[in-house]
Amino acid sequence: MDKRTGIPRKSIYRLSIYQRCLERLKNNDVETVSSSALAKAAGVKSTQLRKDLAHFGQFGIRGLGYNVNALAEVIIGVLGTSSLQAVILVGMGNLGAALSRYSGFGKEGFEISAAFEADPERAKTVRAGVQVLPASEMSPYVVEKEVRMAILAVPAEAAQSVTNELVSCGVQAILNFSPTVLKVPDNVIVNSVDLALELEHLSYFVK
Amino acid sequence: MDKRTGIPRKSIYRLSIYQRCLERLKNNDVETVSSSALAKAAGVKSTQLRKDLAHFGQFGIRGLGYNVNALAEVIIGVLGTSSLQAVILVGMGNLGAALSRYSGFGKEGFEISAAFEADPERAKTVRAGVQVLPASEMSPYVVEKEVRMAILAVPAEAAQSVTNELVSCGVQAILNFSPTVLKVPDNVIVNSVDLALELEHLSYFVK
DNA sequence: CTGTGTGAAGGCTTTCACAGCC
DNA sequence: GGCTGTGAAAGCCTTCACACAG
Repeated sequence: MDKRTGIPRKSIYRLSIYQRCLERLKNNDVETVSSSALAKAAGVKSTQLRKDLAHFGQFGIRGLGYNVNALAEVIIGVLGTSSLQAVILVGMGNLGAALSRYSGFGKEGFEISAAFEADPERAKTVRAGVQVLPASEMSPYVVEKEVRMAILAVPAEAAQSVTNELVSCGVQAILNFSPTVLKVPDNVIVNSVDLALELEHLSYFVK
Repeated sequence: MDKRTGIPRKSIYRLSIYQRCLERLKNNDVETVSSSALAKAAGVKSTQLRKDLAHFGQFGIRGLGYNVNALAEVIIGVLGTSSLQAVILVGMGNLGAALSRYSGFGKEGFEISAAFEADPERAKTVRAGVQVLPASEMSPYVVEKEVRMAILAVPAEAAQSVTNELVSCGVQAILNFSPTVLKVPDNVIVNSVDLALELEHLSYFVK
């Protein structure tokens, strides 16, 4: 659980899932939803959904369910998705370039404001979805724009040093795609997505 | 934990991390490593590492540590990474195309044997790292080659139907990049990586 | 009667503490 | 002395059971 708030990290994570489901309900003009229906859509048990929400207050009407719009507002508020965060992308290899063009971030209200690439040649030629700046401009950019979130898609060898640089400039959250365990201070949060590891993990379950 | 074996899923997951660290030690010609050193490299506590290993037997030498090569062999055996699994990739949008060219899979001993794309135009023009086949050939391919693992990078709307098709052809493990909760039978395992969700999750922790 | 909110129970995982071996 | 292996304890998270509100 999160030391600062006492709320389990997993709960926070599921809130994002609920939010996405609510968005879909909204689009279908559904006004009310029960915890069991929403839970089913999110792939969890209804009691868990109610417990998750209980951390933040009481939002349902007994015998009826939840107001879709109101609940979505609550979750958006909790997650802080309402206040659009600036995000930068570091590393424009295969994966970085794809992420820069990935529309899924935009759908959830995130926008990558700039990308950085150490290799000048690649920076020029890469098919990017955002402006690509040289690595040397990263620190000034982060400081000036007060960037707090970064997506890291650099090679494993470079990951820790880039991380150190980001942290020293004030970045507080890093989504890491490099196959490395990053060391960061306690006040910085890292979320690692290791694609090869996920695949390896799956192979264990295949007979 | 896994119903079939009684071993926690998280332990299995960490084994992959240990394995990667061991690989690095091997390359540096390190012969022996203590649980605390290895645990530190993997970002976990030493007791946890020992508990994880204890599920499979005793591999250490008291007072000394673990033999790097021997332990790596054990883990490879447990994870089943030794027997190279065929993997297919479905969906060649931004993300799919990047994954097809991603070298990280190869490094860990996986090879994507083919990719499938429903849009014939895109199938022709995409810059892919593997052969791209039309979606109609997916089922026959999976059946013929006895494919057991698939990477799913199709739009959310198509994810469930493609999944159903894969499952009915015998696929047992799916690495899902679509922002959807997939419903599958108990004997099929799904590992979902939702990029936008990961980012959203992070934003909660940014002040 | 339906569906939420919640204390209590249960189940998993992690951590501790230390016995045992090199 | 150093480090592994492991029962016991602690900590988390999930699920149950049911009181309570509409």
